[in-house]
Amino acid sequence: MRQAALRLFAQRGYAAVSMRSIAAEVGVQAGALYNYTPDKQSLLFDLMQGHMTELLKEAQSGGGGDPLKRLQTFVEFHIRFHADRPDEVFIAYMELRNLSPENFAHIEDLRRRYEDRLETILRDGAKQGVFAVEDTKIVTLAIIAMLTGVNTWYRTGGRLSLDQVVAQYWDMVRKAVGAG
Amino acid sequence: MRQAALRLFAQRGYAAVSMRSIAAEVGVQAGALYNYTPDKQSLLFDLMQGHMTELLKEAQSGGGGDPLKRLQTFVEFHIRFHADRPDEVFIAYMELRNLSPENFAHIEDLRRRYEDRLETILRDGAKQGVFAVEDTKIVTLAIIAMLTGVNTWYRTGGRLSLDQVVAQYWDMVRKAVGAG
DNA sequence: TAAATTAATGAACAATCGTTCAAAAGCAAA
DNA sequence: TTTGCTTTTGAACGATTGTTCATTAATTTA
Repeated sequence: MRQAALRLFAQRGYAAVSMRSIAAEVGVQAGALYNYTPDKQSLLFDLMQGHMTELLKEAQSGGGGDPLKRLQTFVEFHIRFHADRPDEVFIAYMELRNLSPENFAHIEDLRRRYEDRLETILRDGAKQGVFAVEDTKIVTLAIIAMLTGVNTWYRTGGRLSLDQVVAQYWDMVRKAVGAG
Repeated sequence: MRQAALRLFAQRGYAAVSMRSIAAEVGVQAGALYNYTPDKQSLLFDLMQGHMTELLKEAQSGGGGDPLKRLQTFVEFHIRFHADRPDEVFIAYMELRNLSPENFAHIEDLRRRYEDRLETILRDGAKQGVFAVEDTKIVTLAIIAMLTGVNTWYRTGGRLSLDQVVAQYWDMVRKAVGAG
């Protein structure tokens, strides 16, 4: 059921998806959904929270090495993680405004914590003189926006393999932070 | 009325905005709106088309000079144009799926033409050996995603002036294309 | 098999949706 | 003031929304 909701939300948008359409996708009547979720809002929130929590958990792993190596690990991880979950990513970016204020604050907190991972790498690298970045906050947001943008065009089986995409983006990021 | 629809669509999303709520914002009854638009869909499409057409028109102007200078002009133009129109930009990126197939195709065509502007600059620069870019298509999309990302956090009166933002992003773009 | 628990149905609810349209109101020209 | 035109109203339409709940069905426990 969460799978069905995920796909429909990503495809048509939260507001445009009815509980009945989710139920139809599952092969069940609308009333039955309420055995598994208290309401539609929780359904959206759970999907987002699950996604962001997994993102944070998986981002934990690649922690070792010098700043340059850590940055490379981050870039590769971000692209691959997001390319693997196009629907979750789409929802996490597009449906924020459909969250209740408390739910929104919680998701935003998770996002900020993820951004902090990258900013820490950049700050460490700047301190060590490996990166030439003036404002780590801006560079953090710029890199994440650039990497997440892959999801708007990348499709499996397209012109480029994911390996090639990763290589190209790493090349750009590396240059952009002045670690040529 | 278009102003009211614009703000509401950006704030709550196309599907979550009723014709009645737009009418209330204008100070009129819902039926009166149909003297100015045939339906809700056209309202969305007109807003998007107007935005994209203006984007293309204004992007026309900064055409002269060598590739590096043209790239700088493009970066500055993109950031300023988008920072000036947060609602339009938001809608143009978020409400594509709420367009009818024909309307969607038309907007996508305009977007592609805008991306072509940047790609032409990059190709020219690569040909002349000024830029070190392997795949101009990817670099185009990466740069645009990065620049458009400014809209997710930039607010007038924030920590940084728009001049500073432009300078920082130009610095990153310049380095990323290998024109250090 | 019988009893108990869990899950799904299908109808019903009040509310809201986009859109239409005859009637009323507003306004300009005569 | 009367005529003609444009704009707005307000009710109505059929459809759809999220959610509830008594009833039925299915499954597990005894």
